Amino acid sequence: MMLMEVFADVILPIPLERLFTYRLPDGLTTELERGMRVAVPFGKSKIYTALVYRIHKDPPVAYEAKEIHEVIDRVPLVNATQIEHWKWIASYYMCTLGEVFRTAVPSAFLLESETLVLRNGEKEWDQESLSDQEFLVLEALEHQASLKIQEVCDILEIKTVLPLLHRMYEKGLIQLRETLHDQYKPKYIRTLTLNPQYESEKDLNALLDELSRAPKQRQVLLTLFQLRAVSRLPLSASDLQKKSGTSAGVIRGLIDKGILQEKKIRTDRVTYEDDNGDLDKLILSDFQRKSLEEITASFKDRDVTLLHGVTSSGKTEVYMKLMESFLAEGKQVLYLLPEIALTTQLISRLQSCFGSRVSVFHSRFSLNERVEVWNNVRRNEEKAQVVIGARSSLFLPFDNLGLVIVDEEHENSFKQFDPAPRYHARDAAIVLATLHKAKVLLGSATPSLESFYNVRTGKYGYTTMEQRFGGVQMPVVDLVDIRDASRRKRMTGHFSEALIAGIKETLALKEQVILFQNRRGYAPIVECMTCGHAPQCPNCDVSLTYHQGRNELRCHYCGYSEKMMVQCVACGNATLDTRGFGTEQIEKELKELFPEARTGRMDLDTTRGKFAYEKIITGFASGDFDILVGTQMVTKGLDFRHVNLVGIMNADALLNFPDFRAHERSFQLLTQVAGRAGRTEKRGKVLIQTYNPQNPVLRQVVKGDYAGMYEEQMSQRREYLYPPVNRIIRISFKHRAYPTLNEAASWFGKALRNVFDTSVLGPEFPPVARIRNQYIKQVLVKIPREQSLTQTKNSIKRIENSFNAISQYRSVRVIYDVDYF
DNA sequence: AGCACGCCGACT
DNA sequence: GTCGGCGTGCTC
Repeated sequence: MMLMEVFADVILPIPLERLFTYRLPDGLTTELERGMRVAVPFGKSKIYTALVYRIHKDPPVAYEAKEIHEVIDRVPLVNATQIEHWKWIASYYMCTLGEVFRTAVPSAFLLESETLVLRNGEKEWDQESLSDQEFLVLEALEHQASLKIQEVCDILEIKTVLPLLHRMYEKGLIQLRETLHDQYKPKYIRTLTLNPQYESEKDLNALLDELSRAPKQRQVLLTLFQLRAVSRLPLSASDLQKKSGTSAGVIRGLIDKGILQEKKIRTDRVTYEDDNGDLDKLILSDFQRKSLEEITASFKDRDVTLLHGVTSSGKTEVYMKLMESFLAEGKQVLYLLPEIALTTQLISRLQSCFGSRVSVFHSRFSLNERVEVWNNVRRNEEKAQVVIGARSSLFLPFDNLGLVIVDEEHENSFKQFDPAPRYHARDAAIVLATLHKAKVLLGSATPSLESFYNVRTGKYGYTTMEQRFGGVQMPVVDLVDIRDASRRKRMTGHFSEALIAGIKETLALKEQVILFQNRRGYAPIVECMTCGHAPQCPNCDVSLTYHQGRNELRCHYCGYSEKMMVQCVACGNATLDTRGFGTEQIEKELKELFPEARTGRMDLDTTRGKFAYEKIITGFASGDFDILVGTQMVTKGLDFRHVNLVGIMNADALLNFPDFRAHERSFQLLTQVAGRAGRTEKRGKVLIQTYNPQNPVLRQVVKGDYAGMYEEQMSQRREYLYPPVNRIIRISFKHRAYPTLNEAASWFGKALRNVFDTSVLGPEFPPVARIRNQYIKQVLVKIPREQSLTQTKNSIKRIENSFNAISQYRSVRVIYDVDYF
């Protein structure tokens, strides 16, 4: 019989359309399956982690397939449903499978090779025949067995060392080796048990007598007995040391004497209380129960249902009851929410219901922690029956998913911006659920037009909760006309009289205030009063934002910063002033207006670091300060019980944002912040400062008129053919050189217009036309509902192929953003 | 994406 | 003269 060679098509984590074919090493054919990782040589020297997609016996015709270097997994890391899901994402969002692979799998699973430089043992060399650089490398290898490429660069103080190393390799001076390093390190704990030979009472007493001259060691043993009486769990060495108040040395002594035995146990970093939770504590109100029944009924003939419940109506309790019924059927549940709303508050609520069945998947988790959650989900373990996490948790290896909850469904942070895949987690979750034959519940107080449209067209089921939980009233929302006030010089800084009075009143009642300003820093523009010059970012087309705290100017796009100047760099006059305002300035004005009040600030600048965000939230919740100033962050589902006043410093900045979703977003943002007010018996108050009190969106916010907002916005979307009426694909072009970008973008625009005619908008510069020294232009393609999305994308890809055939344009980056947000 | 190869300007 | 800039082509 002829020996059949076997091949595997694999997905590489790179932005290339096609799969790559490798030959299986002999005798591996039965052990390799789709979804397993393999290490493969790629290009000249690199070794990559690839994922097996297909195993077959068709030798490639045009080339000789390389051999798989190593099989990494013994069980598939990724299941068939996931691969199906990835294929949908890649095709819908116009990216490659490799790009999906890269974001879907925690990076700890994607080992990459590192080239190590080793000395060539046998080879003798004489200094005369070597260049200085060669000598330096060899000398370094006398002290160190191996060098990394970066280390060689550091030693020689040059950037490109590979050609040199290759020459040295040719001469036989050194060896080069590719090493894969596993980034995941299992965590072990040292546990201690008493040597069984002392277990009998008699021996034990003898032992304690024997130790009478070693009081510390005796103390350790006594502590061990105490702890053993309370819990049967293995006792960790560090616990025993702490509880007995001794040192590591004392315990070492006991181990050396053979009295204690030491064992290493592999453990999870994320620890779980062994607790099944208590769902009985959860009592639904009448209208919560009604909603739950409607959801269950709607799931009979629809896969997706929207729960439209006003802020504080108690959506979470409904989710939890629903989750329980799916868990009871042995199904896994995924609870998706925006990163920022993933707070300890919410996690502990879920844990109190579902106990140790809850796993959390966080971007703030370390590499190792993510690997553990992944493995727990893959093995369908008890502790991963409920997964709560941000958008990327929909890539976990579920195999028995029954329900997906997408909380705060309208949030735009569910859409990934950069890098590809630019997917919308809500929509990708719906597709995932379909693959699992699972149900989806979307929840929001301010649903996206997309979802509400799907309700109206009958695609989604719908249920609503119009009352707040516990009979709490909706806050009173008032508009404060600051156009008039500023004309009559009745403003103190950025505070109207009404807002100042409101804050005073609230503070007097010992209640708390939230002030919302959707801009961080002190002021977005610094301007010279003499010559009008405003400092700009050298890398981006934006003015620098003044940050008073560190007295510097910063670019919010690229992170560039410089010390704040005293004089204008253009004319030399010390007449610098600021325009516009951010959270920092509001906090400063507050301190002047209310010197006795304690203030806090929550924005990107104050929430850096792993626990900073959590610290501000718990601090405010427990009353450590009276007034919280913040950006969007303060709008996300936080439950502060003593907030009675919410102030919006300037609503117009939101409304005037140049985007077709600006009004919808303003309604959502303002309604959400307003919802932070008055979550207990007292009726909360919301003050919205604006130059434009006639604006229909603001009036809709005041009246809580979601339906009105929906109708009005939808009529505009219909008129201008925007989503959800049409689909859109935004194509961005980026290049370092302005003329090249311009030409390339208009070439592409023209080609698109040839095919799609009037449904092409642009190319146009976005509001910030240069970021990190890259010029940007964008084209918008509107796709009518009845037009085939697949065919449209194919035409666009064809145009891109012709585009790439033009050599001047090839270096222009083309970025697709389907359904961009 | 990375990486090599190859061709031009500015410095040890 | 070399280093490093980045344009171009390729990766099973």
